[in-house]
Amino acid sequence: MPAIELELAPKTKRPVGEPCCEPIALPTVDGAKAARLARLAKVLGDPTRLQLVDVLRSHAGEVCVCELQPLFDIKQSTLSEHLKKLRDAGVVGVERRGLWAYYYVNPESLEELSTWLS
Amino acid sequence: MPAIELELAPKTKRPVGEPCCEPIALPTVDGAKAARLARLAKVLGDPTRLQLVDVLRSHAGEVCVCELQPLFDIKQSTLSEHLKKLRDAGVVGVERRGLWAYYYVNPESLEELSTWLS
DNA sequence: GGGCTATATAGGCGGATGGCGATGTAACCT
DNA sequence: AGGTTACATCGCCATCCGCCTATATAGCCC
Repeated sequence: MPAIELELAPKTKRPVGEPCCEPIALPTVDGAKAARLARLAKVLGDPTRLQLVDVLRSHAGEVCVCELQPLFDIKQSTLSEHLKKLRDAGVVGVERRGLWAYYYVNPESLEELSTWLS
Repeated sequence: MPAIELELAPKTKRPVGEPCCEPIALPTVDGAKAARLARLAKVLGDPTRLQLVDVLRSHAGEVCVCELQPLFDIKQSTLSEHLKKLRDAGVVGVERRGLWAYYYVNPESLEELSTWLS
């Protein structure tokens, strides 16, 4: 991931013989930010995880894993791994109470991506 | 991807002996929409592609591939494959003029995801 | 402690993904 | 036609991903 720091070359092209275009580009996003945004997009890039985030988000409070489980026809371990990925990316948090784990969305975690997209 | 169509169960849990919770859930996003959104997020889930979209977007018009190439230290074939994925997802379009290919972003393609995120 | 429950982790497997070099295609020029 | 350029596609390889089964962890109840 190179830093992008220049201005894009003009669109009028040189004749074929000459070197195509020495590039000059402009960034709104440097490498580090692109990496953060892509990491977030990647974790949302699975339908099950996206729907998990959606359910958690539309449900204002916390949701027990045992309530999430029946919404998806995947095994419990698979669901747990999806939740782990979301946790690792900071998209969701957990609170354990007794036997149960309650998940919730960290809304700030989605902000940077949401802002960049719009 | 099962359809999610019910209401989430109340958060007060049953005593341990009983079956955990018969689930009732609520969707803002059905399976098909989740699949579309996830597909889009997935294609943005690579730092190079995300930065490509960013450069194309911040550049109002069309950008020649030869101008994109030097911004990334990847081989030409790799860049071409990234652009293909973006094309296949409908995120970008191309127009060929002579030897050159000019890429541009389809802003509508990002709308659904952007809306869902915010 | 022993048995049961809810969730997490480990290990394995097949398929997808990202990178590369090599080759293909098509436009341009002489 | 032959040579050159810009871009796309192919074939390969190493890694990653999502899924599973099996097992571990930890809280509750007797």
